[in-house]
Amino acid sequence: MILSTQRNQSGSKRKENEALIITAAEKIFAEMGYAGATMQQIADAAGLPKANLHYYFPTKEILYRNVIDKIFNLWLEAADIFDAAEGPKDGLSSYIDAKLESSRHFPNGSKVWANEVIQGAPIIQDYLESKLTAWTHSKAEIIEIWIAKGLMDPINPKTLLYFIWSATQHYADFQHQIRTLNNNSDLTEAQWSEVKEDIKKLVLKGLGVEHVSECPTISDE
Amino acid sequence: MILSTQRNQSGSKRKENEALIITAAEKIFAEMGYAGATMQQIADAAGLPKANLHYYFPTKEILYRNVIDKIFNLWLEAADIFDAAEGPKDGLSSYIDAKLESSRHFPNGSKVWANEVIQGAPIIQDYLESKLTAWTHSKAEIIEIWIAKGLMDPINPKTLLYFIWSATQHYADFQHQIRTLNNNSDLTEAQWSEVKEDIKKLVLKGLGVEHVSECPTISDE
DNA sequence: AACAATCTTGACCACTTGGTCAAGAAATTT
DNA sequence: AAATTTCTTGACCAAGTGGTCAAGATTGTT
Repeated sequence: MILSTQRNQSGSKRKENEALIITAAEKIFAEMGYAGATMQQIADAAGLPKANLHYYFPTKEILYRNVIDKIFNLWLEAADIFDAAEGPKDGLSSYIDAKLESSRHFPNGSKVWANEVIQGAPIIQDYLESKLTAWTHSKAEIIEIWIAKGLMDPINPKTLLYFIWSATQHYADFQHQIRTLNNNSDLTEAQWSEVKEDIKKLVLKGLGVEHVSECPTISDE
Repeated sequence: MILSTQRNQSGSKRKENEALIITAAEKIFAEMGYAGATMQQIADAAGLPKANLHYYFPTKEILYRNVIDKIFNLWLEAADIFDAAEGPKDGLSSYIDAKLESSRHFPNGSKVWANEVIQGAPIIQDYLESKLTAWTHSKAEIIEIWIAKGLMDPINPKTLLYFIWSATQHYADFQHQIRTLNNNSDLTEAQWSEVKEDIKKLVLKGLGVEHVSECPTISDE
């Protein structure tokens, strides 16, 4: 009792409500886009009066940037797997798994991001130019090394990254279309497993990673 | 002179202006989303006063549906290649080429579609349920046949279609992100070629279509 | 208990938006 | 050339938007 009260002092209620609002905002922004979303809708989704939102987040844009911030950090985390991996088979598999899980369980973040980028990233351009660029280069280097070691076929690393991003994020961003083409039902557990396997199989085999045949390691390049 | 005047009689001016407006609208809807786009912006892009837009398209939603209509018909056309193909190697290659060309030269349509689907297709749900469903099933059948004939590895046909859609449309929808990650430059002719080759190679090899030699060619790029 | 800081909220406002309208300009038809 | 249809456009409006504000409620501190 006392402890929880203690803990509630200065800042705790703020964080609680901020998290509540951000979650609500993420959903509404995903469904309506930035311009289409209204502060009133977000307030309703959060169960708070609109004026209260403006107490915690002075403007719509500031709220939006907070949503993006959360999303982007999750994106970055999903890729730690990548660095820890020994080789492409391990690394790409895990990364595809992680991204698909994220698309399945947290599609809203991906949708907000997609909406924003499609519209030319008017608000998050700085993210693209700083964090995302750095992130991409670091992953590209890893892929280059794998290629150089002959662990996979040569391919432009960025093309490969885009390939994985698009294939996995598609299941979040186009969730509605996929659902419609699946007799208006969400994918079942079994279907998700099948998708995961199919995509991994296709990518790995496509990159010559499954040391299927006998091909000697090509160490050059 | 006379001929052109003659030709301009009844209906021609209407079609001219409708096309002009639709093109402008496609661009603005792609950049701003449905809610974010204003009739005034579209009017400016078309070089017409706003009231004139409402003369040809009574409401914003009707204009939007006309834009979608145009986009969707292009989508359908791109897939005729598919039906004419003899096998997966030919069919998938051509389809990937066509989709990438479309992403390169007409990204706006893809963006409008993506924006709409991400937001749950509030306006074009009927398209998804009728035309797109039928289209998808017919293509899936073709793929099933190819698999049954042993021309390619087994895979869920829809998963493959989503795969191709996502990989190719990504270059339209995420054009801005790709540009940013490419030193703020659009992809060059050479880069586009590389992307095309990489994607086709990955997909075909991933599906076991290229009965390649047994070792990936080292010399090509 | 008194005080201070934080939080809550209905009412309000300036501004933008989709859409209307009526008066007139062009173009077609008779 | 008169009549009729089609097109053009500035001015306007009702509705909805992000954001403000001041009065009060709650909570924490001395």
